[in-house]
Amino acid sequence: MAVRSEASRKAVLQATMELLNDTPPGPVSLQKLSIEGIAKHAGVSKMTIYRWWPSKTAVVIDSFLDNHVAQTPIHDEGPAIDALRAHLASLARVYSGPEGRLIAQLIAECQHDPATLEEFKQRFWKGRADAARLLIERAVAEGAVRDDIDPDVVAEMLYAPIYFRLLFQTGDLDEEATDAMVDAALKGIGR
Amino acid sequence: MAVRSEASRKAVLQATMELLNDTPPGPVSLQKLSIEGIAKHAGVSKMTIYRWWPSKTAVVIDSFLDNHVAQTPIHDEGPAIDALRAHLASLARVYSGPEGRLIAQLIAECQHDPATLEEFKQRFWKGRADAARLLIERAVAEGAVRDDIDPDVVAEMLYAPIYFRLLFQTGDLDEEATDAMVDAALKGIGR
Amino acid sequence: MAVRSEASRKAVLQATMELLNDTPPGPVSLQKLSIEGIAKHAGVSKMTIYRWWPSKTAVVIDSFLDNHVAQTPIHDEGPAIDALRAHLASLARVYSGPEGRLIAQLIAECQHDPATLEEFKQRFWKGRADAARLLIERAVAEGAVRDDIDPDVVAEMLYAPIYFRLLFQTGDLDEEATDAMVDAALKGIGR
Amino acid sequence: MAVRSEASRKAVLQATMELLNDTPPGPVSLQKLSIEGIAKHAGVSKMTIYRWWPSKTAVVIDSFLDNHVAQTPIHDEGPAIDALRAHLASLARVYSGPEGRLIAQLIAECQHDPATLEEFKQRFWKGRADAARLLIERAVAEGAVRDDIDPDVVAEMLYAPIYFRLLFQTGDLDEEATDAMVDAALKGIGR
DNA sequence: CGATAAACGAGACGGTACGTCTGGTCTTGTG
DNA sequence: CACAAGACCAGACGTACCGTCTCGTTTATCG
Repeated sequence: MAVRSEASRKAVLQATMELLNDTPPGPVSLQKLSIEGIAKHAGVSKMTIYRWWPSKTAVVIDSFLDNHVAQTPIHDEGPAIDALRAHLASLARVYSGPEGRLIAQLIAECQHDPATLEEFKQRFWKGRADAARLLIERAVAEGAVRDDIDPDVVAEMLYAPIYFRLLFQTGDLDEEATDAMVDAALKGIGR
Repeated sequence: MAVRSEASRKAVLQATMELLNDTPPGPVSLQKLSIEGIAKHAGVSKMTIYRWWPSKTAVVIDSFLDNHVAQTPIHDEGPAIDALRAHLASLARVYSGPEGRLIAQLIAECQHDPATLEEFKQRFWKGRADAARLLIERAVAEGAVRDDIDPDVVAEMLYAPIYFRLLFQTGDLDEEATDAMVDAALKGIGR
Repeated sequence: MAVRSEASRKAVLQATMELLNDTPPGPVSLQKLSIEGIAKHAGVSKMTIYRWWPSKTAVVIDSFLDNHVAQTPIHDEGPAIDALRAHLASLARVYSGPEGRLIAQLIAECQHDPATLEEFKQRFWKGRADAARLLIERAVAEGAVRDDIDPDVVAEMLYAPIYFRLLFQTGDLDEEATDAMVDAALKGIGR
Repeated sequence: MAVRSEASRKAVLQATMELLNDTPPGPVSLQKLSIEGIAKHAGVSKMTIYRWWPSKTAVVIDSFLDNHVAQTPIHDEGPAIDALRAHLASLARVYSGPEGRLIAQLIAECQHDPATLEEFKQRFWKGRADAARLLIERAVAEGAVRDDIDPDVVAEMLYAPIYFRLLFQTGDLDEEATDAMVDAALKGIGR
């Protein structure tokens, strides 16, 4: 008996979002977000957070990711290639704003904790990877994409440059950029 | 007068490397490396470190990056495409070991400090990007690569998937993988 | 309307005694005894303890004191002075063991809660003080003790040094010591 | 090098005194005094306190005891017995106020830490015990006190009742009371 | 050759946050 | 409806580092 308090859970998730969104001056910073701060802002005991989440990053994932994934859906209408283009463009749009910095920092946090990386991939990546694979297979069926390349490699070719730019900030992230990437990937760089 | 002590500088860099390499049990962790720890291990005052480096990450970059870049050189013999393949393969080899984890964590650290990211890009990325651009231009001249695609986009297509796998750990990083990526990029995924 | 559970009450008292007696290595420690621990060991809810006892110390008093008082009875046979000597010696014997440390810590706990001190005095001190007063009055009647001193002062002169040594650990607590104290008190220190 | 900051030391000691004296509503409470609280009130880092004092009690002893000992000096003029009476009366006076409660709680704290008890005895007890012994020996020489009783036992007879009343609160602590104790001790209770 | 000024080791300092713990209250469901 | 179970808020614990700041003490030019 004695059961998890839904009120506390929500207070924590909401406080986390608020701290991430409202607090600047500087841009969002996952690093200066502290469990102590979340607890205080949420009016919740630290113990309650430690009891239910293994790490600060886990709290952020819970607070943020589902919401984020919903913001960049993969639609299924029209030619598969167009759906892919649209999805990549929506990713680029979101990633070029403050949410992009947050995602980047989330990926950063995962680099020193394999368990968190795993959860991140499950929550953030898996659903989209599956959808993308279906889309790619449909693109193959539609005759837009070659059938002699591993769909995972195809997905990587399309998505990797976006995360590359997100993390290294080596170029703009907008629809123009993603379209150029898709064009190049489609026709190939070889002669 | 009084001039920077070379002995201290070396002691710091070496202590950093030792702490990064020797201390596990667990894998390398940039996160639990502390300036306090480096100072103690190097027999150096904290002030000395703060005087000469702006951040822990800067110390690590100094300790490690040149050495690393030297380990994955870009050679210039033979067909440009083969040189690129070789370089990508050598990157993959190094990144699949503990040094890869360290690079990943270095990239992670850069996500909450633009200045450090800039330095990282200068020291880590720039030389190679320039070399890669030359190589790509040579590949174009050799007729192996199309001339109607921005060489920077070409570079991104070739390199991004490697960092993607390094950071997300979604697949092996070996010569087989990089070759498959290059093949796909060359011939394109479109039909 | 539902009545206090005798089973719970006993379980609490017994668990308390067991924790106080069994748990060392170190000597008995009232301080590391916690209500949480008692509840767990007794298979009882914390609430049940809080409902029926005002403090940890109260539980200990209930668990322990009657038992202890019974261990150091005041007998009434023979000359009153001899009965007093015997009682003081029995106190010294008990107080030089682990039970003595526990009593000392109980006295300590009482120093930040007047209500508990009051209860402690009622349960621990009152009966004995009354008996001692009777004995002293008998000793006066027997001609062994002067009749021009307040019996409470006499009692204090005899008992205080024992508690002094118990708390300050400034000397042995044995029959020899108590006898010397009684001798000195009887004949006086003045010339 | 790097030397202890006298300012911090004083800030800690003074903050401790202030918290002990000023803050109630309730009476002084050593128990709810926390190192965290002292640090905050003193504008000092917790580490600074942990660096220089082994425990909360040690801070209190440092803050308070010397001052207290100075308040209840043993003077050396006139007949030794009168000096003893005066000292006991001054103890009684101080102990019947809030400082008495604090001393009582300090004694209480010592009951679960032998090392602290030892320090307490050194700082609080030793000087006075030595002085009292000299006084008693002078009283013997002056012919006021018998020479066939161990001076330590004499000291105990005189001091123990005061601490007894301090801790058990079984009677007033004033000059009248201490005089009565001394009278009784001098002439003895035996007939 | 000193003088002198910077760089140095040592480490104390005010802070922030960590992750753990306990105390006392509140909540939920069972017997 | 008293109880067990245990979640909850509160906040202290002791630790680890942070980045800043003296301290004396080298050291290496330069007057």
